[in-house]
Amino acid sequence: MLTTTHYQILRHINAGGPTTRAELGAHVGSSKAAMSGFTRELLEKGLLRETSTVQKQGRPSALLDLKPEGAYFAGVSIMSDPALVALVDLKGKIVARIDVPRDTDPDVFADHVANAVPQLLETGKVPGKSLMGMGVALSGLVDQEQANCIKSTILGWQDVPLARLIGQRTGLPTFVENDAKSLALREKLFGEARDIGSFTLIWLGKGIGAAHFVHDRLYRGAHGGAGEIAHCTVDVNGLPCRCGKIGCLDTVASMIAILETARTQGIGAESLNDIETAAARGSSAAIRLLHRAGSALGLAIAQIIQINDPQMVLVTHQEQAFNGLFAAVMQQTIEANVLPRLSGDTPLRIRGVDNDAWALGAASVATHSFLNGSI
Amino acid sequence: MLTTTHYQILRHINAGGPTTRAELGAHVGSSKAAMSGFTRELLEKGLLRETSTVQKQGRPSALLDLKPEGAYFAGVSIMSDPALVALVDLKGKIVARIDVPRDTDPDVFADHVANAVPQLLETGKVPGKSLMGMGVALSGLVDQEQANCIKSTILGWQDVPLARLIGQRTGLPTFVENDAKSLALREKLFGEARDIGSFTLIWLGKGIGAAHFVHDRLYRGAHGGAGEIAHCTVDVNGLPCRCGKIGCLDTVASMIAILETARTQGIGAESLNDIETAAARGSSAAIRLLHRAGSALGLAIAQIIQINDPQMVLVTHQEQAFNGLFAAVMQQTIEANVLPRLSGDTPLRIRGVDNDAWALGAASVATHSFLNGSI
DNA sequence: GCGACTTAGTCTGATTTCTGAACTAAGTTG
DNA sequence: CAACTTAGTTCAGAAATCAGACTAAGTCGC
Repeated sequence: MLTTTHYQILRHINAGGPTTRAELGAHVGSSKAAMSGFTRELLEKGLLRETSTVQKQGRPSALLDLKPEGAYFAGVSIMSDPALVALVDLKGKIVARIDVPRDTDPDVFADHVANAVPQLLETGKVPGKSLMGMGVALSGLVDQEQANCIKSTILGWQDVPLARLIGQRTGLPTFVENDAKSLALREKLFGEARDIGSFTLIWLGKGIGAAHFVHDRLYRGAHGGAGEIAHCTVDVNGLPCRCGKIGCLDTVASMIAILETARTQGIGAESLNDIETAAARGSSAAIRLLHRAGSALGLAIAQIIQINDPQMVLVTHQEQAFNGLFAAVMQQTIEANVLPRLSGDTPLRIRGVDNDAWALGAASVATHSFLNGSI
Repeated sequence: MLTTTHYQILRHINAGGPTTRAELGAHVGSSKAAMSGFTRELLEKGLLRETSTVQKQGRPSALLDLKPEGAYFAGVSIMSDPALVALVDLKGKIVARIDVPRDTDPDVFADHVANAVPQLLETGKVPGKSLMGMGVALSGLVDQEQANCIKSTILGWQDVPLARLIGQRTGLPTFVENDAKSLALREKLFGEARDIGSFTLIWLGKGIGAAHFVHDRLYRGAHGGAGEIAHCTVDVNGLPCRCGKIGCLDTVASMIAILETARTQGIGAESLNDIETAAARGSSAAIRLLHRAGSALGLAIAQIIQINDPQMVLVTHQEQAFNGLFAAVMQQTIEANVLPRLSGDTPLRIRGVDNDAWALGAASVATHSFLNGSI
C-alpha cells in the first residue's frame, strides 16, 4: 500500500518536525512532482496534515506534520505493579490509560491486556481500526523476533511467547521489548534523541540496562543481549553476583544492590533519596556507599564511551534524588576514565522517567515498526 | 550510471559468493525480467561474469560472480616501514606491490605514493581506467570524512589532509582509514566476516585498536573514535598512561608496553615469542607479565562482548607466538567476565596478519566505497 | 496599490522503469 | 525420446517518475 518512500517521509517528519514538500523531496531524492503525489496520498490516508505555513519570499510553503489521529498504538508496561496499558497517538501523546493486574500467569495477564483494549479505545474516543499495533515493555531478555520473553527474573518468566498470547486475543501486531531498549525507542521517536543517529541509553532501576542506537537503528545484538551491562565487570576483586561471576556492575550500582547495602550498613533507607539525605547529614557509610555505586556506574559508562563513541549518553532513572552525590561521583568517574577529547564531546544527559514513560516506550516499539513499514 | 540495485547485487555476490539470477531477484525484491536487465548491464560493464552452472532439475542456472578484472583498487599501508602500496582486484587479490619510503613529510610521502601508481599498473598489467580508487591505512585517528589524519603519534602527524594530498596527485578518489577499521573492512569484504552483520575486530600491535561492524556497516563513532579501546580503563589502580589517565589498556597490553615491561623486568625479549619462551622456561617475571597483559586484554574484550553482544570477535595480531600463555589467559579472562550464555555463543577467532593484509585492508576501504556506490 | 518578482506546489505529456506472461533454452526423468 | 522442469530472455503493457509549463500566494519597490 505505502511504499518505502512514504515511510521515509513519515520518519523524516517525525525526526525533524514539520517540513515542506520541497525539503522532503531533497531528502528522499525525488522530484517535486513525485513528492506532490506521495504527500497527497499520506494526507488522504490521514497520516499527515498541513499545519502552518512559513514565509520567506515568494509563495509561502505549507508545513507538513504527522497527524496525531492518523494512527494509534497501545503500550503495555510491565515495569510497574499494577501494569499500565496506554493508548498513544502517532505523535506520542498518551490519550488513555488503564491499570491492569500484573498477573504472573502469562495467559491470565494476556487476558487482562486484551480486555483493556476496548476500554482504552472508548475512553480515548478512538475508532478500533486506527489502532495499528501494540508493544510490551518488560524487564528481561527478549528474543530476536521481539516476540518471546526469554527470561525475566522479576516476572519469573522463561520462554513465554507473550506477543503471540496477546496478539491472538487482540488481533493486533504485537511486539515485546526489553526495558532499556523500549525506553531508547521512546527517546528516538519522541524524546531527546530524535535527531541523533547513534546514542546509548542507560537505565538505572532495580537492575541496570542499556540500549544502543547505531546509524539510526536500534542495535539489539547478536543474541538480543546488546546493552546488558548489568554484568559488566567493574571490580575484579568484587562481590559474587547471582549470575556466577565476580564484581558485576549489578552487585554494586543497581538500586536493589544499593538499598540492600544500605540495609546491611544500618542506613535506614527506602530510596536513593534517603541515602543522599544521610550522606548530606554526614553519614560516612552513606557517603561510602554512594561513592562506590556512583563510581561503578561511571566506570561502566566510561567503557561504553571509549568503546562505542556515541553521540550522546542518556542516563534514565526513577529516583527523586538523582542530582546528589551519586550523580556527581558518576560524572567525575566518567570524566576520569574517558579520553578528555572524547568526554568533552560526548554530552551526558540525565532524566527521570515515570510510569507513563514506560507505557509510551512500550507503544514506541509498535510505532517504530509502523514507521518502518513492518506492520 | 549504476543504480542502487546494481550495487546491492554486487555486494550480495561479494558477501555470499556466486549466485543465480533467480536468487538475486528474490534478494533485491524485483522480477526475473528486471534482474535479467541489471545483470546484463553489469556483465557488459565487466563487473560480473558467469562462472559455472548448477544443476538441480530443469535448465541449469548460471552462477554470477564478481569479475576480478572488473575494477582495481590501490591500498597504501603505512603500518610498516617502508610503506607498502598494493594493487588489488575486485575480488581482493593482490596483483602487484611496491615498497615506498615512509617519509614523515606528508607531501613527500604523497609524491612517493603517486609515483608508485603507474609502476603498479604496469606490473599488474592493469589499464589505468580500471583503477577506481585508493585507500590508505594508518595508525591514528581519522576524521569522519575519511579524508584527514587527525592525529597519528607514530607518524608524528596532526591534521594532515592526506586524502587530498594523494588524490590531487593521482586523480583518484582517495580515502584514509584507521588501522583496525581498515582491517575490519578487509574481513568484511574478503575475509571471515563476509556474511556476518555485526562483529568486532581487535587489533593488537604496537598499540591496541578495535573496530565494530553493526548491521553490515562499519560504525565509526560520533567522532571517529569507536573502537579506540586502548584507553579503556582496565585497572583503576594502574599505571599512568601518556594520555593522562590511569590504568589504560594501552599501558599493560600493547606490544610496546609488553616489551617495555619485559625490558625493565630484565627479560631479554625482542618479541612476544621471546617472552613466551621465557615463560615456558619458568621465568616467573615473564609469566607474571603475560598474565597481566593477557588478562587486561581479555577483560577489555569481555566488556565489549557484554556491552555490544557481537556475533563474533576477531583478534588480529602480528606475532609468531600468539598461541601461548598470553592467548590462554586472555581467553580465560573473557570467559570469566562474560555471562556464560553469551560467552558460549560468541565465537572468538584469532588470526595473524602480515604486511599484505594491511595493504589489502587499505584497498578495502576504497573497494567498500565502490560497492556502496560512493565512488 | 499595483506591477514585478520570487518561490511553493500542481498538472501533464513524455520517458523511464518494471512487471507478467509468453517464449526459448537446457537440462533431467522414465 | 517424449514429457517434464526450471532458468533465463523478450516484449508489450502498466506503473512510476520526471522536466517543464503552469497556477498560487505571497513580498518588494516605487
